[in-house]
Amino acid sequence: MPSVLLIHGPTASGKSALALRVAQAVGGEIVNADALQLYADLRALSARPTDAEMADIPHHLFGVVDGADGWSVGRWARAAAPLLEEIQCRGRTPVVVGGTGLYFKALTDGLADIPPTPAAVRAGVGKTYDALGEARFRELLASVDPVAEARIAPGDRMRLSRAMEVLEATGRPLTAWQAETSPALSADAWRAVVIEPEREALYARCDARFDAMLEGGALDEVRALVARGLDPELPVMKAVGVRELAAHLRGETSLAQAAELARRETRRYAKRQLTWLRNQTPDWPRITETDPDAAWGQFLAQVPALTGLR
RNA sequence: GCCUGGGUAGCUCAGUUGGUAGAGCAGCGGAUUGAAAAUCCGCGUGUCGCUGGUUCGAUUCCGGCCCCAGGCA
Repeated sequence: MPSVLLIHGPTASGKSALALRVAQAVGGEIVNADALQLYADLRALSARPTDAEMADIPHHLFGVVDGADGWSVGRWARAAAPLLEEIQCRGRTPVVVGGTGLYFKALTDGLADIPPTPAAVRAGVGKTYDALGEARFRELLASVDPVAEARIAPGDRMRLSRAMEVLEATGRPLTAWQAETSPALSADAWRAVVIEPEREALYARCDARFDAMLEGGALDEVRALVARGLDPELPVMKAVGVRELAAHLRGETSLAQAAELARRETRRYAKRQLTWLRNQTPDWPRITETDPDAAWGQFLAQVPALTGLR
């Protein structure tokens, strides 16, 4: 049977609970596809499963990266691909679960095989951007990779810089690399479901969950993270709630204000995820229930063939 | 009960010397190929409290009523 199961959904949609049931039912092992649950520094704030929750079923790529290391999609994909193979070799089913759409896309659609770019090149490109400003930087990019320049939206410094960075580091345009992309998993090697709850219900869960995170020690977690004095540009530092709680720890806002802002950011994040799901994975079967039993029921009803279960 | 101020977008408000209205925040839609919990683009969503009157035309002017805040009793 062993095909790879993908469970994708917005934050607070009940993915972890469903993944656990699925893994138990099919003899699976859970693989994290969430950009922030990777980091050891964030447990409560990234809603990473607890040791107790991970006790019965093998879990992979949860909390295994130090916050000082910023992982990228490519880094994740290079870790995940052999892992999926290894799990299947053991006769078990990988259950990939997470909220990071791009990670799933790397699996199903592939990621261009671009070598890592040196940090110095990236820093240099950043300086160039600052020196030239967007308009002139775009002209420069257009002269070397017009395809990339044309399709990057106004103001999107990150993508403009990335395109230039790849060209400088590899001597080939980003779009040339991307044109050669092939999927990591063949089309018949995976089956996917999306949890897409009704919006109001999802937002209510986002709000409730942030409060639960606070009770679960999120504030201490952020205190410890801030004490490390890491580069604010690192992914860990950009997790929803870090900035807000750090501001509170500095005495700039009340805890109530920080929590309100963080809840709002969580809802916005969930909204962006819903947009992704709606438009990037329209063909993946939907689960709309967030309650574990109901979600499991829907999973069985909608995708029995996918697991071989009845 | 009387006086004054105010009722305009989800919220806080601006505005129309009469031609059915616009800011901020919130919200919504979209993009997404190594920072993706990132980054970026787009969009006012409205019985202008209700009801009569004047007017070609009323959210705007006039009357009545309702509600809120403050003051006087």
